[in-house]
Amino acid sequence: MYSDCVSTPERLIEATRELLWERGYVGTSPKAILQRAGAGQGSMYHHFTGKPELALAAVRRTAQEMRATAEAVLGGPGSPCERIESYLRRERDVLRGCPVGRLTMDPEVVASDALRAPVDETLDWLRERLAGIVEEGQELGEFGSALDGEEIAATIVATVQGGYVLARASGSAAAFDTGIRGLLSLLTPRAPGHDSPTRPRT
Amino acid sequence: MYSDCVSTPERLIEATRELLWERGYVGTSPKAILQRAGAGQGSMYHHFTGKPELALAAVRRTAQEMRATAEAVLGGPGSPCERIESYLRRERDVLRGCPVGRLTMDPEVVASDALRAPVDETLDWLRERLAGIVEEGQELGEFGSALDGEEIAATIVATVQGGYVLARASGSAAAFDTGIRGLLSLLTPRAPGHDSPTRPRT
DNA sequence: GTCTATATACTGATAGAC
DNA sequence: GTCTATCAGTATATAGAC
Repeated sequence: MYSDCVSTPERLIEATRELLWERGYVGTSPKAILQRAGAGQGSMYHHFTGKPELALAAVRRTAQEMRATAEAVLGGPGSPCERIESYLRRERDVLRGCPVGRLTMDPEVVASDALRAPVDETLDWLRERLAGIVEEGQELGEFGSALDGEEIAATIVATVQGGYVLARASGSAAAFDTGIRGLLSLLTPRAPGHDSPTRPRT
Repeated sequence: MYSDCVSTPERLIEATRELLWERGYVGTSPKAILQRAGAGQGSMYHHFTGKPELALAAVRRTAQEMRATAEAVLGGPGSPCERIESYLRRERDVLRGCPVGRLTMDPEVVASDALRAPVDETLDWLRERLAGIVEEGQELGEFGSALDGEEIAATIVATVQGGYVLARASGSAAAFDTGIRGLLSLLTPRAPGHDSPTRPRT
């Protein structure tokens, strides 16, 4: 818990962030939040108008955090290709899923423009950031010039998000890693033994 | 609803399938199921021991249906590459998400071996099926021999599953299609203008 | 087989004491 | 600011009439 670390609103937001990650919006009750935060009903309804507002604060912070984590790698040193590989290989709590992406499977989040907005904006930002890096890499000859930056960026983000699904289904992080290795093998074909087809399929 | 089509157990299962797809397990109450099925409490608890058993019947059927739908394309006519492309481009209710994959974000499903099993088995079957087709395509020279069938299969399934996430986040099916196009461009590089790098990155 | 009652616990929130 | 009390409604069943 956070019972003796920070202010009550802060503890409420952190407890909500954890529960939204573990159980989603529909699966998270105010009672569970209060217990985890070590607060009473009165505190929560004093600082927030209710569950929706508290969840919004939590989602915004989680989205911001994910963005910062990604930027730390994507804006770091290395060639475009290396930065994308670092992003894909970065350490993740795979079996917990993506705290932002998982919200898209929650009916109440998707139904609320306010709650969905931070999710949408974060994934959109990530795609654009990756698209720019792919295009940068194309100018350096790291990626085929026939590729479309935005498409590849969407594929990268989708593979990561779907990797969480495979991992959670199987109960093992291995499936996530397998999907990522496959994507990397497509993005960075190995030379000199590489023999990708030079003609379209028959 | 199904009030006058089939047997009561059947209506209960179909109503549960819809609700699990829309709202997940934690977001689906027996009351909602009964209303959608047009049945009373007594009927449900006469035919099923409770929500978990009913959900299990629903999940099993949904998993089986997804498998049959995939097999219809993957076992159909065409070259390996064409069949994979058909699978990726097949019509989908993108904004509704994947009725099987979305269950992996549900804490109660993941916590229950019985409920998770059909999900795991279906996604696992799909990966193995795709891996075999990729390897078949490699023998025909459609895919680079340096690729790993299981890895590419995991990437394909992950991209589809993650595509749903992107689509639901943005509220538009376009993001799904963009990710799929990116994957296809990586899987089937265009000739003769294809100029993927012949050496690893610097 | 299906229905209506009944039961216990939880959900999400409000009221008012301290 | 935080607490406890209270509340109408829901979640997930069980009991027993028909």
